[in-house]
Amino acid sequence: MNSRDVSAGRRGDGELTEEMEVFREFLRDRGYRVTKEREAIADSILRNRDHFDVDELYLSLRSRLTISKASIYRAIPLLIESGLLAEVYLENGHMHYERVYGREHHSHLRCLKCRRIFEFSAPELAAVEKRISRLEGFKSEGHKFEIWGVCAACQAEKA
Amino acid sequence: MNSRDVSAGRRGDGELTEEMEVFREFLRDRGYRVTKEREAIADSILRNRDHFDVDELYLSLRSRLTISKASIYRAIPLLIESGLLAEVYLENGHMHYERVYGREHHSHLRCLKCRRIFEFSAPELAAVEKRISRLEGFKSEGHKFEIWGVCAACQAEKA
DNA sequence: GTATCTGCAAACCCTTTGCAATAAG
DNA sequence: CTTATTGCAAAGGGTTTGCAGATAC
Repeated sequence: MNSRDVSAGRRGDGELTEEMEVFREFLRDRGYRVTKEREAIADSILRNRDHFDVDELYLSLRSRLTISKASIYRAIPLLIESGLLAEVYLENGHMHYERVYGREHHSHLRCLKCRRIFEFSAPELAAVEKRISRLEGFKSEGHKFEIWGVCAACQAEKA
Repeated sequence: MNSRDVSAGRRGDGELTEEMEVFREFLRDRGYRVTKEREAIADSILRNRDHFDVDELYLSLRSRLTISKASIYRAIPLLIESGLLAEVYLENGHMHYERVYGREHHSHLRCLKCRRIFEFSAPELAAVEKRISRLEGFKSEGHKFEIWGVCAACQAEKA
């Protein structure tokens, strides 16, 4: 298998100055304030697993400091606009996010049995985005591609 | 522009016996009952605009008969399983659906300015689905592709 | 110093669910 | 007849919001 089960991805404790600076600059440019809450949220996103939901983020932050979910919900649009974060999919009635800054653009395979998400890259997709946009006179800003089905491991299991 | 603004699509008053029969058979096969509520919901979906949300469907049905939203919410999974309906996107905190039975598979362009959705077909996508699935040992059952940006009309408008 | 941001709790809103009455098979 | 389905109203659950106090700049 060439794709990656994203539930595994997690970063070490190295420096994240570059990414954090991107976020701080974004805030300053907009006239927003650089608060310790916003920095803690950004830091957590940059360090933690690639895919997560608000609750996971909240619990992870809560183990280190006092923060409210409201602040997380209010920070998410900023993180998305700054290019650090993206919505990836809705599951069980709530949104799941992924860190995007500094990562290669990729798409997702969703297993309907075990619910796991796998990532893959398909260069053709950028070409489709470009071709269709040109054809339609559309100024494109991004795309999303998802395949659903049954993963190799789940197929192997005896029913 | 080759794509279609789906807010326009609407069907006439012709016969829908084939599609309705597909749904009735689906219900019977599963041991579910063919009720007048389920038929009215399916009929409305088959006749109305291609894209809609639960409220639009509810109001459209309510103008002709007495029905509860609960019945609509309970019918939706059946309509999806039967192949008449698909979830297309989440907007303003609620799901939007589209009729799929008898329609060619297509993808969506979403204009971030006017919020309109346009449809297009890109045959390469089926090839990507197939290629990646083979590569990953995945048994695929479908895919979704979306491009977002600014449509031609909105670009033309002076800022 | 002043406007933004935070935490809290309440409000929101879409969706789901329990229940008694109704209707399909 | 028997059991699934319906309508209603209440509950659920993720997300948003009003407000008073705290804090960035």
